[in-house]
Amino acid sequence: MATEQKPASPPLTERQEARRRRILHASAQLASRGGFDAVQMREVAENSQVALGTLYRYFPSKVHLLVATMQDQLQQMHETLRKRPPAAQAPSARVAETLMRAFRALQREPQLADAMLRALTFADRSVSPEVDTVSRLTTAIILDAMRLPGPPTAEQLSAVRVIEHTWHSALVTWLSGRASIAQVKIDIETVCRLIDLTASE
Amino acid sequence: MATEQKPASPPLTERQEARRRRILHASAQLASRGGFDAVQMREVAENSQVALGTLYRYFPSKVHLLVATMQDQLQQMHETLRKRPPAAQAPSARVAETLMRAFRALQREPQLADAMLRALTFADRSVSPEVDTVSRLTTAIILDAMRLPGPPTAEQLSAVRVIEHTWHSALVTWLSGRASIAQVKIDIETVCRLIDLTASE
DNA sequence: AGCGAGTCTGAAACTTGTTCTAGATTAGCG
DNA sequence: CGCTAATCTAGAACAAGTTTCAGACTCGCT
Repeated sequence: MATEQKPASPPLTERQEARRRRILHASAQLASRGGFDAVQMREVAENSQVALGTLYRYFPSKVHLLVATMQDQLQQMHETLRKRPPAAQAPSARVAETLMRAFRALQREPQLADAMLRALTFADRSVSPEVDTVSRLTTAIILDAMRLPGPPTAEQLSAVRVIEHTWHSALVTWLSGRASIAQVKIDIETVCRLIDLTASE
Repeated sequence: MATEQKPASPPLTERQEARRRRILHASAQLASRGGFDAVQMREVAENSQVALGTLYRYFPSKVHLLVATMQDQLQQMHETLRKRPPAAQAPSARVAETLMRAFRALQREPQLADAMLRALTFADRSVSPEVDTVSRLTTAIILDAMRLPGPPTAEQLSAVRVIEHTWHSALVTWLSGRASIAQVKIDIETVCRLIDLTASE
């Protein structure tokens, strides 16, 4: 299995790659300040020194842009986790530890988290491929944390799916102020018990 | 415990109550047709024979309106379920049956479901009270399905929270075309196993 | 160096959510 | 009934996402 790669339609030139980075950087920066609403397309264009039309050529909508931003952040998180993998004994505990670590990272940039997650859950069918990429990245992170000896069973994949659902939804309730940090922790720990369930059967 | 009731700030006159109903009806109707995007505030106002400013007096934003629409629909679902409660033996199976029944109802109006769920997950802090009401309604429906002998334990409440997370998120992935109906069914059944876990400990 | 296709820019226009305003209407009350 | 405050209406105005367009620029190629 090769390292994850996009279809990579036409390979971008260097300047294009640079533009893309500037855009993503500006997006993340504005998001960090004021969350979803603060990421205004005109301002992203200005801050990344790109015309509005160009911005839209690179990212066909605000949601596309923010989902791409999330991909970026997740990728980094994945790297970080690879370097310092979770230490707990049980697979379920390792997954919980991993997610709590990610959660703590998000707490440091709650506005950025807001922007990315709102975009992710608001995305419609036109963003499905990109959202799917985020989903696959998340799955990869969780499976890494489980450190299975072999390929995951169907049951384990189901458990992972449910964990992802809970993860996303719990974050949303936290971001909208309807759940405390402690509550999210409990939810994560609760859902991770599903993993133990699949191990024993 | 009395039947659920809002703070009911100033009691509405009859005509005001009628206006509110017309608005909610127009909202649901437009949503059924074209989903979230088709619910346009100007059109809702027109179809419910109310000025735009009045619409905004009743519902301070599009998201408020759609979340209120969801409250309405959930209320009805709750009634329906009361009349024909789930028949399965195990509590977890009853919950799964209930959610699958609700899911089938949503499948009949996928566009309406889209509008309501997108609004629900997109809602920011200003809509928290209303979203919370939806959450409490959902919790009530699930607890009803469990038919516990006494009040739920903390553990059981956690399981219910996780079920709700999964329920919402699974619906979102279905609506955005990233998961099949069968997949949602599996996810629901998977997460419902958490209930069995809390029963035995 | 010069050409053609594709890309980028700057600016205006369009759409839809939201706010504002001035004037009618209505509800509740003496 | 007649008054007053609150509510409602019609419509303009504003904000931000998205689209469009004419002209300038860049890239890959010969």
